[in-house]
Amino acid sequence: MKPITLKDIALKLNISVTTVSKALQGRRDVSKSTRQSVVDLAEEMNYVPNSVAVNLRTQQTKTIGVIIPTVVHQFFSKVIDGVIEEAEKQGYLVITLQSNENFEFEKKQLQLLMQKRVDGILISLSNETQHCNHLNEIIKNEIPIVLFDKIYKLANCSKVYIDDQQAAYNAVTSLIKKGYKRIAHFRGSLTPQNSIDRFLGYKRALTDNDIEFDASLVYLCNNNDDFNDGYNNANKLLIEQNNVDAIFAITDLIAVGILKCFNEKGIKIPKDIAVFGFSDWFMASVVTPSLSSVKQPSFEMGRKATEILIDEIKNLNKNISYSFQNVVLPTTLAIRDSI
Amino acid sequence: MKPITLKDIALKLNISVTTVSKALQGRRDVSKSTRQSVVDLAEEMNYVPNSVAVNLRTQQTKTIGVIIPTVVHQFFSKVIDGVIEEAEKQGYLVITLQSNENFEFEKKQLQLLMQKRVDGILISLSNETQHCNHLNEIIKNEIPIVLFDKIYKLANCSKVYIDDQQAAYNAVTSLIKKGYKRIAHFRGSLTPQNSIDRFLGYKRALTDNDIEFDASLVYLCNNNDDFNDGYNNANKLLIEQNNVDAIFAITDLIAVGILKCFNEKGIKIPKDIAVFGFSDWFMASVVTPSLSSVKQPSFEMGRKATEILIDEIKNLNKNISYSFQNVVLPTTLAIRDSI
DNA sequence: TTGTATGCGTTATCAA
DNA sequence: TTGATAACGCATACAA
Repeated sequence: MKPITLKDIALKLNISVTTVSKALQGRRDVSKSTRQSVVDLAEEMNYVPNSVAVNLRTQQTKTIGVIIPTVVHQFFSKVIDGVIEEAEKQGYLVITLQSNENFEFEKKQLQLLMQKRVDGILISLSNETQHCNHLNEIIKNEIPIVLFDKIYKLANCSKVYIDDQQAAYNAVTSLIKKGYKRIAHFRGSLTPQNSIDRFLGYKRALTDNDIEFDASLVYLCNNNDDFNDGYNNANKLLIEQNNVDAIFAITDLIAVGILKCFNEKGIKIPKDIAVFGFSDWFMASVVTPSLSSVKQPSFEMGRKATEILIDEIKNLNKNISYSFQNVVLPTTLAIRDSI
Repeated sequence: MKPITLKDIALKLNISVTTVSKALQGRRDVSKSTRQSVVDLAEEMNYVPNSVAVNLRTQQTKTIGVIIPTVVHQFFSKVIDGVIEEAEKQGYLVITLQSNENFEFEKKQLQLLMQKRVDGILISLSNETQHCNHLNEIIKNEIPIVLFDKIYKLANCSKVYIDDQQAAYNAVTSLIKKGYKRIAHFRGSLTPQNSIDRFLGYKRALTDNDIEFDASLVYLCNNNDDFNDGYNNANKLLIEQNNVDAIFAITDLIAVGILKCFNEKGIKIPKDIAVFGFSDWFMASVVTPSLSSVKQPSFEMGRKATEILIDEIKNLNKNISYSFQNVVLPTTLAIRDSI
């Protein structure tokens, strides 16, 4: 059964398509009686407006695109939740794409979204991404774009993120205040901004507390497999170091990998070595011992980024100029048994 | 800057839009030289085809919609992963919507997808859903639809799911084989098919092994808050029962809630009481003790459902008739320290 | 209050 | 090999 169109309704009622269109839009330059009969017939015939036609005509799709590294990730799925909820509230649909932490993929996905003529784009950059030429392409085409989480600071658009450096600083400081002195850091890849910032926060917390930074205490986790990276590096650390009393891990998954290693080896947490995570996934509260972690507002990040994006879309449509926003969301510490 | 159109290219080259269109489609009823110049200019002008116009003209959107209860859920995010991957491979985009376990919402989301003229729909039913009139509406409009995971058996469409009853049977049987005799069941809501099936599997495993079914050992978890449902019911069970030696929980989250309760109360797992979960979330392998669970193929479920859906879309386009598929995916048991 | 004409950007038919 | 024309379904400026 082919979908009913305005034409079908017009034909049956012996009026013009225009009038049907107007009636359905509830405008009052159409008599109450015809409006009613149109609405009734549309209902009866199960008329469903064709968004594609509307989109072509109105030049907007009421759809936004989101690109994230991966959906199977508690942080990002919560972000998506926030995005979908806010988008829906404002009548927008959401197309989700993954970059798989791959720059070429990320570029391709942006291209797809442009073709699809989405009204705006949300993106959290892949770890590989080291410039924003591909974003500039979008910006040049006047498609609003908002960066979140993994941002590129120089990009010429709005951004929603957390103060990674400060969050890491707070976490490490809390370790120091508890008396830990020789604190290792399990860091992420070298290029992503938040990996760098968390490392810098770690370093600054040390120096601010007169603890000398020791590069040999920094372990690199960059295999896109946090849990095993944490597990393996924990093993390595046990061999290489003998007086580390705490570890600040850049993600909860890495921290949980560390926990597993230590639990297996009979290392007592936090007595022998304390562990601090980052992101506060649900898991953190149910592992043994429960994991201290930095709480970051994932749902709110998605929601806020979407709100800003849709604002920009609306401004653009109304030809109102706007300036880009830099929203820094607050983080807190969830202190649990692992420290 | 407004997007470049075929017309812009045609104008510059002083040829017709038709020819430009043909050239870009790589057809050979256009001379090699003009084809080349068109392609070159398109490249130079950064031409991006307008999908909306293409969609209107070709009457297909190359987009599919997915409706799931919630995205913040490891099982569903893995399903989505499978969906996106398969869809992408076949050149389709994915719009994700959530029903929030609410029937009215589910209906509304279906309506939205119809408006959007998606080529097909994937859906995992909400717990509230108890009939498929809303699905029939879609089917009547000849939009292919594939049910997965939370299916409605009588629906007239393809389905991809697991044999919940058998999976539960296997899990409970493995408990019995280990010597557990008084096995409680933490079940889900009363209406969803997989909640019913898992319960039936539990029951059948008991009777097949000459263990009398005791309704007082069945605890209901239906507050859409599995972790706390598990935690609270575990507390309740400790008060009400004194010789239960194992619990089969309908989800890992419920099982982890049980673990937390028992760990707090000093109940030894599995010595005092064994616990078996369902779904095998990542979490299961890192909690203490590690949780035995039923592994179900989430990614593959999404991938397979998408494959079937797109097949049906293609058949429909070619006017080839097809019959609905019932794909039952295999499950296995992940046996760990909790039993 | 109603309807005619036009166009959104593309593809497809068919004649030149 | 090329292009004029129509059509996809809808919304809007404007005329009646």
